Amino acid sequence: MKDQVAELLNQAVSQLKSSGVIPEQHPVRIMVDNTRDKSHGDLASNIALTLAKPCGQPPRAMAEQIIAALPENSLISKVEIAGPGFINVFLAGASSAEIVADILSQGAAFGRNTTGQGEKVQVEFVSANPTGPLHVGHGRGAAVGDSLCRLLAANGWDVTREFYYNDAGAQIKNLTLSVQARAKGMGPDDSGWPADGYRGNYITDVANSYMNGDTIDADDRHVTGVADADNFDAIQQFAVAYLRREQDLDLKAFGVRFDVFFLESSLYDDGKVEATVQRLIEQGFTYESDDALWLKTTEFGDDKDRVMRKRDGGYTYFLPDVAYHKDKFDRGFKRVINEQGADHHSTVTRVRAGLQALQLGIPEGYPDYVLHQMVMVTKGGEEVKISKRAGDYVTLRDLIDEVGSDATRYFLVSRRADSQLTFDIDLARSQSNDNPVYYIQYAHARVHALLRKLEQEGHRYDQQQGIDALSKLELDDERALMTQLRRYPEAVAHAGQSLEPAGIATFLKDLASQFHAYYNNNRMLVDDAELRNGRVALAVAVGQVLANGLDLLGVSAPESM
RNA sequence: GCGCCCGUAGCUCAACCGGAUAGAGCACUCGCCUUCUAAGCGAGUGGUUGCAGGUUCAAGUCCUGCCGGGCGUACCA
Repeated sequence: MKDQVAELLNQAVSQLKSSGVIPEQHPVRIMVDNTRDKSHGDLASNIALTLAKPCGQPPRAMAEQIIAALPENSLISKVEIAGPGFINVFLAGASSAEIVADILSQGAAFGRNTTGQGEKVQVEFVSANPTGPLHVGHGRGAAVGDSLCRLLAANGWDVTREFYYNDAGAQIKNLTLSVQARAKGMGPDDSGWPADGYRGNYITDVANSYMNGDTIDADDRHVTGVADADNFDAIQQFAVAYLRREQDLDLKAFGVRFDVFFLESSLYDDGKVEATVQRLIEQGFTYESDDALWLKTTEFGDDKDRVMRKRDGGYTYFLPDVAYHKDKFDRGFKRVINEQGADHHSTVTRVRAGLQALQLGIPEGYPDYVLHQMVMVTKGGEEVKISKRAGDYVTLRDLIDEVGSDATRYFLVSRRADSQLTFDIDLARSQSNDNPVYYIQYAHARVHALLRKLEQEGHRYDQQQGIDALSKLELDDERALMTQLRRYPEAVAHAGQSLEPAGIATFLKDLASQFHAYYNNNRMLVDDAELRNGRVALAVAVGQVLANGLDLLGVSAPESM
């Protein structure tokens, strides 16, 4: 709709160019916005304001000429000049109602677009190391990352979901030592306990399972415990598999899946880490100092150079990170988005600098990042501490068990990633209209309740008659709903482009709110069959859009509650 | 100290990448209510968009400097 109006304006501008009102060479960017105030019509353009100066005319005079040059079109019922020179467009009732027919015919496909043109994009998210259960921060990463994937797919991208983890580094060694200590019956306070060992109770569970000879089936590995407390390698294999399986179960409970699990260790096994070091040395961006090998990241915007190879000969984490992202590029991903906690934001400059130093033609801004800020959890008005110390550790599983997957998802994704988030457990649990998840799901369920009620009352829903009657729906509530429905594809496009799934949550809350208001103020199941079918058709369209939007958030759309 | 993110109603958040009189929900105040499933519905009060400058027809939005909060600032990831 916006595009069509923009095209009409474009034609008017062309005509004014050929008649000399607008300088032929002047570049014109047509912008059509939704209006905030309905007295300003449905759509508005600032075109006259931007053209006033280059054309040497007052904005309102400019607007008059544009309107005069505007081709006739049945979409539009009225055009006005307002304020300093805005051109306000009022859509004809019929064209506004058209959206409902579109929704009903397109169903689940409504709102999707082909912007991505089927190009590959890889989204890396969660990427938790298998050293413990997923916590709320990972949950935010999972909710945002998964929704991002759904959103990109809805915008026509071919999405690959990837989970990267380290199964062999210093932290894994630490994990293995901790499990081994537990397997030998030690506790964190015993003298033989490893220096920075993991103290959580879950370590004991891992050790017991290992000593029981359990078989572990994680998504990407399968291991049986050999029950030998002295076999370090076996314990490591088992512990990693055990914790990976726990994470898989958490992610399944959350409805999040991955296409690829990528091991940091594979980068060493395949020689990719070594090849990356060699390449960096060859390109002349390294130097030795203090028995370590440094990369001149300062040449690419970092505020200090970084160590790649430590004095002890091992590599710092960021080198495999560079090798990993080179590998992504080599796999054909021209676009890569990393969803991570903001506590890792210092890696952004480093990884990008390393990729530039390779001099392989990888674009400067590669990869993209979506960084989410910290999550604070509250219950009973009090902050629940997220600490790794055993006892008061808020795991993702705890949250899902307590408030359900839908509410957890919604709350974690409904705020922009770059602002801090307060997760109110009491609110997420509550089954009232204060709870936005409940409120939106209930709007969807209400549509289906309506259809059931309709049958109970002995009516039959005649969709075609409903569609034909749509132009007769002229109540303010009805027009407002149609306007909101028309904006859904824009919301999908905008959220996809800005990588902000939170926009969908906001949209849905507004739509649900308008639908509830409409439902409360007006009777749907009236005797007049034409009007009844028209209203039900509108309601069904609302239900469809609610379902489509909820799906983008990974939240279910129940038909009854 | 330096870098990144954030600062909008008492609270939780919007505001379609520069547009018109900054919008919702909760809370508060006042009405209505026994209704297709919901103790619900409607209306109202509430703002110098952290502060100070700048850019322009137009700034919550862009630039500069402060103030406040968060996260980083490892030869940890």
